[in-house]
Amino acid sequence: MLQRRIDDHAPPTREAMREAEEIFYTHLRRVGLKHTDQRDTILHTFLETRDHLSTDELFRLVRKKDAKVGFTTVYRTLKLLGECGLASMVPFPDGTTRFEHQFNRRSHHHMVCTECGASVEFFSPEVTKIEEDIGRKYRFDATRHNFQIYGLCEDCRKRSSRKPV
Amino acid sequence: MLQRRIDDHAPPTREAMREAEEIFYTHLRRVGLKHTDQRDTILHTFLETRDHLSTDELFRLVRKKDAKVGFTTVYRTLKLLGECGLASMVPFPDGTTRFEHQFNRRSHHHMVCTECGASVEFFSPEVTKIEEDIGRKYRFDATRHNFQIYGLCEDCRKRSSRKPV
DNA sequence: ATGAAATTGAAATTCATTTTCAATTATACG
DNA sequence: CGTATAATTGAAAATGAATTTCAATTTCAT
Repeated sequence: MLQRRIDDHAPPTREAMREAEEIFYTHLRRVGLKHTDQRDTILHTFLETRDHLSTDELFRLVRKKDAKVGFTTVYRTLKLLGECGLASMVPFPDGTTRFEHQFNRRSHHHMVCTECGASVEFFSPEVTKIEEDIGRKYRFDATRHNFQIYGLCEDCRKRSSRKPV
Repeated sequence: MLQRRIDDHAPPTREAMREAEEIFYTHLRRVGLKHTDQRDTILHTFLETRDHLSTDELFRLVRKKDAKVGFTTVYRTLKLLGECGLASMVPFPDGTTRFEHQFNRRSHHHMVCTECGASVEFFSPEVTKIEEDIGRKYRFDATRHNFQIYGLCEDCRKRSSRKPV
């Protein structure tokens, strides 16, 4: 699906990058895994993006830096990034799983156009509060959430009113 | 994934059933589709459940009523149910898409245990308000949303504290 | 340096979802 | 009540994302 972003964000600062590396390598050490060039390249490529990437999209970006890295390695590294909290999976309505940065990022959510796939990010501190409240209520140790709003964006609404169903 | 339900709900009343049928058949007529026994059976089977069903799970239930109904027909009918608002798709973290009743149902959300897959339903009117607000703000015609909270349920928390990582 | 253990990536596999197509069935109309 | 037309059905095939396999390669502690 087309992935047009309506808003965008500043790239991560130098030190945010450094801190993310720290987290990743610490995680690797803890679970007894090794430090490799591929993992480096993938981490950096991931950090440099601001989009919601599918494994395949990240793979393509990684390829530009190092054509020898395989899809499988990207897939597995993305999993590692998830484990240490740097990335989180977002199941999209088109059935694909996408990943996004979790580190140093305000809790944010997405509004997705069901017609053209355009997405807007929005911030809603209330949602974090709801997560805490509900977790407490049902005695869950709530760690994350997933919130998407679907609808028609302005452009598609105009377009569809021209040629109505 | 295991799908234990923590809470459950009353089955639909006779008239709620009737009303749902009405909605379905009206939709069929409107888009020029025909009324068939299979679609009947699938609609009824779906309405009688309260769980989050995958296409395959519904298919198995339908089979018990009429062994001649094929998977494809269930799949397609579920799509139709979605179109007329009787069912909605919920992408689950295990990668499968599940369907749930939308008719006569308070807007509700799910808290899912990442360890055992247990799910609790909860109600949060604030979420609906957020949907409206954000829609207005970004000029989207917001039609639905998707909200899940992930975490560890009480049982799994106890279990994991016994054998720590 | 060396060797045990982890990593890599191409290819194969899995599995849910979706499409295809020929036979069947529903419905509108004469 | 036929009959024509268009939709439906379901088995099977296709698709496509996610995951696993495995032999060759690389990392890293010693």
